[in-house]
Amino acid sequence: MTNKNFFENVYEVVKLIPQGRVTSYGAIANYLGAKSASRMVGWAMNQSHNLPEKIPAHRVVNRIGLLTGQAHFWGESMKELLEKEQIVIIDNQIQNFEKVFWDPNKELEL
DNA sequence: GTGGTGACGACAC
DNA sequence: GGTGTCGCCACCA
Repeated sequence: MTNKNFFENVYEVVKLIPQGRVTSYGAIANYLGAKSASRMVGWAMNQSHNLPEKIPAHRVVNRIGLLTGQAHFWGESMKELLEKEQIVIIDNQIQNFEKVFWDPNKELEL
């Protein structure tokens, strides 16, 4: 998993996020062994739409479950995409964030 | 090659 | 408890 760049790993983890779940930049960064590199995760998401692969970037939010990248999102709205996955969002804030939170450290193990 | 920046997070003050 | 600052790694000018 960590054979590739930090960058590549981000995409792999994001692609593994199950539908109806979300995770945080920090959780992904932490899973990759660089808990402070959460910036890179978000930055990777920025480039994700440029990739041939489909990256469910809308399932990645910041630590508090806030859709910070919504304005940055191309085309669709993160909110709508997440709502289609039965995730409730109020004022860019994911409700029941603890319930829908998907921690790669727990789900995938390291 | 250097510096600045970025969809964040944690700590210090 | 709110604000400020640094760190982290990769990319662009």
